[in-house]
Amino acid sequence: MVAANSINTVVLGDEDSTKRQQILAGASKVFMDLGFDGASMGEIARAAGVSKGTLYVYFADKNRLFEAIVEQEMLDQQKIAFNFDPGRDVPTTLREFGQAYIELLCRPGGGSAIRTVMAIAERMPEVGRRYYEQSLEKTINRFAAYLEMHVQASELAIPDCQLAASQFMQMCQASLFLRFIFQASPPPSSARIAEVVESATRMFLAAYQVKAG
Amino acid sequence: MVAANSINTVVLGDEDSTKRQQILAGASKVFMDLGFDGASMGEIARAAGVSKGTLYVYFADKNRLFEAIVEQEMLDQQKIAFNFDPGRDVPTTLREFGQAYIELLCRPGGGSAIRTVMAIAERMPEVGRRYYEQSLEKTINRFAAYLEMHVQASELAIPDCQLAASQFMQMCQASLFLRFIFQASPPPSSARIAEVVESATRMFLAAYQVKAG
Amino acid sequence: MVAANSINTVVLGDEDSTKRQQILAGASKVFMDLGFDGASMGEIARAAGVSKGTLYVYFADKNRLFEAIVEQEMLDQQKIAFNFDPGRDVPTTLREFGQAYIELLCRPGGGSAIRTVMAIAERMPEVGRRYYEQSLEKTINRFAAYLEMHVQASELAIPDCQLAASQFMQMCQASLFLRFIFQASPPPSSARIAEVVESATRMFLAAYQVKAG
Amino acid sequence: MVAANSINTVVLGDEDSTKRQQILAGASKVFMDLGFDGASMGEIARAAGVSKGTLYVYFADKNRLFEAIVEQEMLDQQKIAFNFDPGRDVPTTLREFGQAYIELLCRPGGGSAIRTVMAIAERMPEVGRRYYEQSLEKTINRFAAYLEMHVQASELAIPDCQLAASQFMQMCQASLFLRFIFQASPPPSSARIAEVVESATRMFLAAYQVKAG
DNA sequence: TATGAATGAGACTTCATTCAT
DNA sequence: AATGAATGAAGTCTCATTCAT
Repeated sequence: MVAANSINTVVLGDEDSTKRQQILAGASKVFMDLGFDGASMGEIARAAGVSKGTLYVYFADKNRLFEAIVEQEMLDQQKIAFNFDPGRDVPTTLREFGQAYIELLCRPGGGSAIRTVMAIAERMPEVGRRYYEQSLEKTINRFAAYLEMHVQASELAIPDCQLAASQFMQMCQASLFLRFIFQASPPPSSARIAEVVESATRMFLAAYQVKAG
Repeated sequence: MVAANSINTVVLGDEDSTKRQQILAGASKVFMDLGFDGASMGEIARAAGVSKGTLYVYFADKNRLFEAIVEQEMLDQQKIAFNFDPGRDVPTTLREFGQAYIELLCRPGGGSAIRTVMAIAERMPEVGRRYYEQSLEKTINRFAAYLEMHVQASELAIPDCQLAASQFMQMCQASLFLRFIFQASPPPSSARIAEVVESATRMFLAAYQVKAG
Repeated sequence: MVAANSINTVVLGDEDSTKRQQILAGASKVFMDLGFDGASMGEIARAAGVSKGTLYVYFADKNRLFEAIVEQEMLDQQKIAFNFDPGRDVPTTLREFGQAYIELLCRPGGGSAIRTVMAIAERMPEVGRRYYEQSLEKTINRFAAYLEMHVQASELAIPDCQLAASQFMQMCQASLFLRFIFQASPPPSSARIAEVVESATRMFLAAYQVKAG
Repeated sequence: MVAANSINTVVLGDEDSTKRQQILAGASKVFMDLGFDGASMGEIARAAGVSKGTLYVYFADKNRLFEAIVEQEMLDQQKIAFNFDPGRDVPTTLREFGQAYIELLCRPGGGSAIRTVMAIAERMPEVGRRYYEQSLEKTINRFAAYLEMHVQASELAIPDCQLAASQFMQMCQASLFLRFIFQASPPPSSARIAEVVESATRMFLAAYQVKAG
């Protein structure tokens, strides 16, 4: 628990120093598990394997540390590239995106960031807003852009692609995500997710697909 | 300055004494506004107009008080009777239910219970589970029952009414509820809600309505 | 250490409750001995024989507690009535007042309030100002009023009684108070004080007394 | 970003190295502005333009650094040579010394050393004692020596020159220094100082000047 | 010598809970 | 039943000091 540092070949002044990363990792776990208020700086220090004082070397206070966690969470989520290759056919894209999206959301810990940020959004509106815009909305936008292309190609007839994107994503969650996040069910199986996504896909196509011929 | 209460010869001992109701009312406001951790027993006592000590006469500790609040919140929400009169035609029912449901969710303070319970669900799984089952799921079930009747009447063709109910409710939230609860937008206007609900209604009917003829 | 309270026949809501007095007494000692920053709330609690939490029941924070101490110190000092009976002859009044004043200032702990308040005056200017005006200046004013009467009676010729009062009080300190407060000497003996006061008195009379005849 | 110092081949080891002076300068400002407890080693390091670690290369701990500051302050004050040229006539010398002395004491920051040392004198009696003896007392002694000469010359009749010197210096402060240091007034104007010094001078001469003829 | 990352003790403060009345 | 005074554990944050480089 101490040895880890001996390799520490000092890259000081580094924006993403080892210690900083270490702290972010530990803090992320604790914040996501216990929420902003439930997480104590002592607990975070222990989880990160550093002293309490060290936390304050890297982050001005608990709020700032939390904001950094959320920021990092957003970056991590933006790295998750769903396959919106314009060349793929729409049904396949919907099915695969839907599946991947819900698997992500309902994996253990998958809803933690959403839950944690949502919980604090009333007291820290900026954090809530940024998180929504950078995380959830970005995905909606990418998906909407994909749909737009297929509207241009006359394969889909969608009056409002943003809304349609959001509708699909919401439908995919039906009966799964809320149950999961409220701890009313264990994470759903991939098979169950596939069923729900399949249903959503059909509804989406029934509503928006241009009839052939 | 002390005597005021000595006359207080109200009949006590009944389950839902005045004091108990008073406490629940005050605590509800404070818990919903500040979250479980953000709410202090002192603040609650002040909001309820009783002394801190009195809180402990009626509730063993903060957790129990919170559980009672959530329980009451569930009862309150169950009293909200959406109009699922089996005789009404489906499109109208969908539109009116969708509108009422989202208005409720997105009114100021409307997401507070959901937010607050969701936030604590990881630490208090039982509370989360019960809240989901008694609140959200009950609405889904009532709505599903309505749909089921119209399936029986061969107006709708729905393989899984629970799922369909959930799908509709999720779609109605599209682009509205998450933006609202993450403080990314002010509460949506009734007109905007109507548009989104209308779109959801059409998708629902396109997918599940038995074609006439 | 606990028994003291059993007699405590509850005088609640009392501005000057026993506990409050107890705290002020303990805090006064600690603040005066160690200064504002040197005094810790823990130490104060111990000195007062109450828990740390109790301090915050009576005083919002450390600053407010300190201000209350200073306020009380001012009240205590205002109770010290030097004998400015207008009927007494001037030389006697000067000698007795000078002696009493310096004895007070140079008794063990006599300079503590002055030292402590002076030390914090840059960071808490209001406290410094009030202390000066309510403590030191009040004495100057009373003394000046006495002098003014004897000016009216043509016994003294003083162009500025305020200044004259201050001059006398300053002179009485000569070689005594600064040495004492800087810990350069033990408290001066009454005999030594008498000498210095005698000298100050003569200078004062030499300058301001109306020559007989 | 690290290399900058490696060229630094300045000759080290001399008692008053550049760095040491640099530290003393920075520390002096911070200690005088914030007091012993209010000053933090970090702030001092920043003010001195060195790292926190370096402070400990030159000074064993915060106390020792503070003592060094006070020591230096004393040296600086001893350099302030008031004009006690034995040849100058007494009234002029009194007026000019008095004016210069009070201007010094009441200039912005002028009371800082006195205030800071006085504040800590109870906890660090040695520091207080040394400061008094080396700073204030030295000035008294020089002034007393001047007076002594004029006693020898039969221009003044003073039984105790030390006391007389102190009396004059105290009188010059009358109504000015305490008001200033307790933040009860802004620094007095030169004109006001001149008035008070003039009054002190007259009293001094009235008491101690040998009557001509 | 000089650095600055790291520490841990301790400061102020809050708050859930208890208890005598 | 109701109070509110009192508590002490625990939380956030600061800071003098150390140490590897």
